[in-house]
Amino acid sequence: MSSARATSARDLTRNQHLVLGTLEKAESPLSAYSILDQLREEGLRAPLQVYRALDKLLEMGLAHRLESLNAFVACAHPHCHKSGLIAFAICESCGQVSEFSDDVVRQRLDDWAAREGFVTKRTTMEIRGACRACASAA
Amino acid sequence: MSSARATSARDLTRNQHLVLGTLEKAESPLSAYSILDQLREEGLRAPLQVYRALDKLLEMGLAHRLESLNAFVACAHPHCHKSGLIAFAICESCGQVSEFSDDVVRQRLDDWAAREGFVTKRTTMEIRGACRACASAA
DNA sequence: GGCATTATGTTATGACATTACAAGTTTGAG
DNA sequence: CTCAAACTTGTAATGTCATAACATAATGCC
Repeated sequence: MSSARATSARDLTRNQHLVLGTLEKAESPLSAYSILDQLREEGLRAPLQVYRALDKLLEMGLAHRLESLNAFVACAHPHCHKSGLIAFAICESCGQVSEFSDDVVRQRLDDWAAREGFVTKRTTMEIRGACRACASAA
Repeated sequence: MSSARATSARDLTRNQHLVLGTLEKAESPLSAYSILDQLREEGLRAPLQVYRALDKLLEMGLAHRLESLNAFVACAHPHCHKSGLIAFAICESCGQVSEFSDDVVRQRLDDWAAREGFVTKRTTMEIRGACRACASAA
């Protein structure tokens, strides 16, 4: 069932499947520990079980880490792996996260890196604020 | 000497001054705890003393937090507060951090936010990789 | 089978950050 | 001046996030 080199959602280990499922059901980012809490009845007991699953999911692009929250979300577009640069808009009021990408931004950062001789491995971009609904409610 | 409403580097409390000085002397980002360690002889004893100072320094724009490292740096351009969006390029090999800003990127993100009705409070942008020196050495 | 690789489980520990409380200092209104 | 409000500081305890180290089992390959 599960291979040693899973590369798609259909080929996940049990723990990876459980963790991804939890993220997908959630409406906001989840910390590793809250994922763990939700999976105790499934037999998970230690943080490392969650962190290991998350590592693989991040690697496969099925989940993302939000650095400014120390939390994780399922990828909103798990099918199209098009973008090497994903931006997140995080509503600090309701917790919702929007995922988007912008080729112009990516290009500008690539240009900067090229000028500086910087070899980019990974870019994180997180906008914190209030989504439309929460901003108009306030 | 220190007022209740410090707004510039010349008007810092003792702890703020010590913390900022430590960051300025450092060649790489420092965690709050390593700042604390360096300031034990100056009488600092608890993490909170450092975190409180850092909060103020961040507020004043004299220091920045690197979310992907859980660490802090002194602002490289403490004089010109021009940019509302600062990007960081972090070399994972030598630890050096370059601070830059790009008006086109800022504009694109502002446009996105305007379209979505998202009210931006704070944006973090961090590029991880290898600086020119380390990339060519590798 | 025998070996390498990968996944899993468990305990303990390390690293980062905040809560809650107590006490001293500065500021300014009256 | 004097009091009270606002702010800063110190300290201990705790909470939250993440990994190291070790043991075991499953899997793929020759």
